[in-house]
Amino acid sequence: MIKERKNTLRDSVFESLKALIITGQIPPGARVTENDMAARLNVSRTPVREAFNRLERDGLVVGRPRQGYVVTEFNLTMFREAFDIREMLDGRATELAAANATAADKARLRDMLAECERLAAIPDRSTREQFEELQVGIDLHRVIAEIGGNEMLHGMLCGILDKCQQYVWTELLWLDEWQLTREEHTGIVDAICAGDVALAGERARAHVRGSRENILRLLQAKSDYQGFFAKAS
Amino acid sequence: MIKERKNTLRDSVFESLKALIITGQIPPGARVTENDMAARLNVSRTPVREAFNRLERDGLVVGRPRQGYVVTEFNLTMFREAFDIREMLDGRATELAAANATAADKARLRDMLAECERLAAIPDRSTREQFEELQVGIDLHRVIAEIGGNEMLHGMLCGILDKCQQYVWTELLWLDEWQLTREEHTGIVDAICAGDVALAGERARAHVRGSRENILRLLQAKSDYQGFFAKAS
DNA sequence: ACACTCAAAATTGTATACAAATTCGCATAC
DNA sequence: GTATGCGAATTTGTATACAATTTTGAGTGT
Repeated sequence: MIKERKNTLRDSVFESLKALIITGQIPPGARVTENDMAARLNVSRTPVREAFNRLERDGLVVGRPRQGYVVTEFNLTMFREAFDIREMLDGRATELAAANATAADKARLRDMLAECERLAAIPDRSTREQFEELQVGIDLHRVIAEIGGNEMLHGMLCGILDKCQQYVWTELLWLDEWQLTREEHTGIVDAICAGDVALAGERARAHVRGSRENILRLLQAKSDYQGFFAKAS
Repeated sequence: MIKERKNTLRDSVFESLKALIITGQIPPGARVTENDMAARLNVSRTPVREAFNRLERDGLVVGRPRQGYVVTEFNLTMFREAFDIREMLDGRATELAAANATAADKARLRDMLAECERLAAIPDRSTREQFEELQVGIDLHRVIAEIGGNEMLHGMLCGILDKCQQYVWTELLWLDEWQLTREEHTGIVDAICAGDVALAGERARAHVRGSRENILRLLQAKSDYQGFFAKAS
């Protein structure tokens, strides 16, 4: 049995499955069964079942009684809903961060920005390095929410960011927009470090709005939404 | 084995436990064990475990590995966090409802208001009837979010409302504020029926702010917060 | 009277056995 | 060739047995 670093197998399985889904290694629409996962992770069905329950609660998989589970597929409606909420949550979390950030917090955010810049400056970088920059960019929002101090808000935002991360890792979109994303992230962190609550919040909201429009615009470019979204059956 | 009306025992147990907790029949701080619940509901531990998992995910119970579960206790921090989020979510949901409500939706809201008025007009009403009015008043917000059409937002708001409902059912506070609550609810529904998006949203946010101040003020009236909140150990 | 030790009890974590339901494929009839 | 029906295989739902850990409490020594 796998003993990664968590206390219980349930948590290990949950984290493993979540990572597999968010990174697109198990794509949206893919069917996942308890037995397969149990065999793959070398554990019994029990912890796998409990992990599936939590994943379903987080909206990463959908399951119908006695019919198995399927990795949640993307659709336009879900994106509009998620980004509408994320604009509020991310904006508020960033306001709180601007109000509460300590010197150490600010240094941490600066470090993450520097890491993004470093990864961006690598010539002819690999896909792995591109993924790393995406990861750090999304983690930046998680850390900002953590700094904000509202744990409930932090948890909710992380749930939505999981879905966003699943999307960018699966589709690897807006490759030409990374420069803009870095600039917006820098602007948000600048406002937080300056303690400008209103500016930080508004920049965060504008950033989320921009991401939403960017994604929706790219989706529009696809001629057939159904064909684009349906990854499997 | 109990076969209420759900397909699976897990769902039945989850709903039963959730109801017991939200209505204060199992008070905050109370210890809950899998065996007790399994015996109480006449099922095995397996569906009870899965229900506990979901309850923990929803923040209604907290559990530590191999130490059992405890019904989540109230504290000031949690209230500030929850109401800060609820103000955003409820405000947005109400805006969406004002934009999307059909004639049938509006009639449904009116009916709920009328039910509140009917229950309020009963002279020397029983505790049961008071609870009913509280229930309908909180359900009003759930229905408004449902009408808004953003399912994700609806689900998130329901989670927070569960905690609010647990609180009022457990403590039965602000008995003298019910008249004000009814007036605010009426104002919100009026704005929704008029299709005034901005007004509906602002009234909803003001209503949540008022509820928060009301609760915090009552908490201040208690001399010892710790003694007030700690219901059991 | 107090502190310490150790064993027993209680409780959750995991594995496995069995039941119920759904799905899929093959055979058969038309 | 197509449709239909039935049965095997697959998959989840539930129950139970066992393992691991924590808690509890009695007993003992000082």
